[in-house]
Amino acid sequence: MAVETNTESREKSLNFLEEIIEESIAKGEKRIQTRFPPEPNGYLHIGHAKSICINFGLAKKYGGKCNLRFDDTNPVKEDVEYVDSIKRDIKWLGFDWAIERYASDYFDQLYDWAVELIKKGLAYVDDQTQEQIRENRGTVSVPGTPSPWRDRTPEENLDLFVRMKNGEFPDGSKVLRAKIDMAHPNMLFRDPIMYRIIHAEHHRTGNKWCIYPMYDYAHGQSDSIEQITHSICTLEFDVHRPLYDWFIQALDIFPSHQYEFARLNLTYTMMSKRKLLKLVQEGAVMGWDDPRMPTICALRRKGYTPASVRNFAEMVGVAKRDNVIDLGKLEYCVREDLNKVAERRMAVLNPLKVVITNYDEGKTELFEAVNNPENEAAGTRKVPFSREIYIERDDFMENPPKKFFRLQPGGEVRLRYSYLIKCEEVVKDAEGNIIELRCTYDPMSGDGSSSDGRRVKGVIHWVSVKDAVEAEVRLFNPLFTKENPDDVEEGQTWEDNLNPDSMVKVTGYLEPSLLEIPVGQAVQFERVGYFCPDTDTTPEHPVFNRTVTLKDSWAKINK
RNA sequence: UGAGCUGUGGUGUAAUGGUAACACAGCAGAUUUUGGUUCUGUCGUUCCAGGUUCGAGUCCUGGCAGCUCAACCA
Repeated sequence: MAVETNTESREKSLNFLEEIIEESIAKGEKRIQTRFPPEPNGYLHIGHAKSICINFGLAKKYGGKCNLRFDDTNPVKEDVEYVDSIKRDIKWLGFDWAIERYASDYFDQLYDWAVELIKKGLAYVDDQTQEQIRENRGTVSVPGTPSPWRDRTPEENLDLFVRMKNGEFPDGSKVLRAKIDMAHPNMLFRDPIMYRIIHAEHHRTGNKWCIYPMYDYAHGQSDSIEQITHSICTLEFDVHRPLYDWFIQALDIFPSHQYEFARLNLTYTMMSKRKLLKLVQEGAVMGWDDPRMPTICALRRKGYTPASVRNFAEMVGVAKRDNVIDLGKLEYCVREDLNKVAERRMAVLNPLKVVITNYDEGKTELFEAVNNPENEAAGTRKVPFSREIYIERDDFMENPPKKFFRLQPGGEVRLRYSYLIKCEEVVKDAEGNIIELRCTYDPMSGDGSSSDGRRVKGVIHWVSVKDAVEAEVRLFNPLFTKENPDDVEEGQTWEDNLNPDSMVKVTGYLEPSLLEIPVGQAVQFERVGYFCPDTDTTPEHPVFNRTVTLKDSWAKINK
């Protein structure tokens, strides 16, 4: 008799975008085409990483393609600095685009289409001031009032629009508007602006144009030109979708369709480009790639791996509900990856000197240490041991609480990869501060055993004083003190929630082999956390960043 | 309060009319030369009120709550 088993792996459930794509494939769609459309006006952050993973991931999963398109319709905000960084970040994440395009590549086509809409009587040139346009738009509960210029003839509109393009009018004096419905319940339909006059140099088209299309007039058509089948964006654009469809229908061009998902939010940080830019400009951080920033380049500099970020994007899922992801989940993802791939080293960040009184002065031994217990292929290395070593101050307590396994007066611990030592004497300065420990070692214990078979619970890391390499170590903490940085008291701003201890610099004493680690590659400082050499590092002045701490269940018990 | 979107543990995401599941976090324990890793156990949830149905997180009706939209930003 056949016994039904549940062991076969259950098919992973689809997210709503995958369902939409599978439905369209079922209806006969032969080709899946997505696109990632950043505006080059800032650096990409972890929220963009989610979008990148979705757009490129969906294309890959369904055998389609994903374009990279820069939404560069506003020359005063955009710069090549940003396009370069965006391309670098996407590649670092492990994705490659089918083709690279710019909305500005389509300026001619967009202009021709605008002329077409004018001729159809669907667009007009408005001479109202910005203030008048705003006032006449009405509000969510009050209909707008039509512009006095709304009924110009197509001939007159065409003449004016051509002259706008030719630079006859100053910035702000005229706009081209779609003629839809000034009383429409969707505010976006109250004669949306298609073109505005901006006499500014564009990073790609130079001074060819002085009129630039608005997002709503450019985005859908750009998708259409590239024959995007699934135009995926974040939720706040959902009210734009009817307008997106309106232009495509009015122009009778390839019908791309827009779908929206909820953007990513993370506790203790923020994704607002405007606010991040402010932090950079005001020097609150070292730059866009300051490891405290939520940007992709910052995560890279901090020691995050592309796989960990991709896995994070996968783990948070895709849906339409507003969400705030616990920062701990991102940290879980790096730890999970780094645990497998990062080599282990020893480093002491808050040193306490230990003199091993029964060990020969001037003698050095090399102990073999495993590079990565999770990966035997990573091999081993030699770590120098001598009479004077540094241990972590936290690994000694004169009056320890219960369950403290580390060093204490008269107590014994294992030095990782090395001997058992016993604390014989605590040396203090005039103020009573502990400045040194005097210990003895068990000469029979170097191979992991002990002279009489006794077992010792505590294992601590250490570094030989005379062999230690000094380095600046930067300990990063959340950028903000509140889960939601925008949660402010009366009279305060989000900047008052900046964490004054978001970066703590200390001097670390490192095992010498740490000097060989390349910039950006994370290693585990055993029992402490994951760290990588910073871009500021030099042979004379090594600098390490803390990527993330190790989980620390003792810290919890001890609290 | 006009329109649109969304409501499932502490946080995310599933369940597509049929036992509310998975991950993170938390708690307890086992293993461990990292108080790491790994393993085991455990906690706890369908916004509310009606209705349809043998059966509702899912369908219907009505509420309530949150978010988005009134830039010549994207």
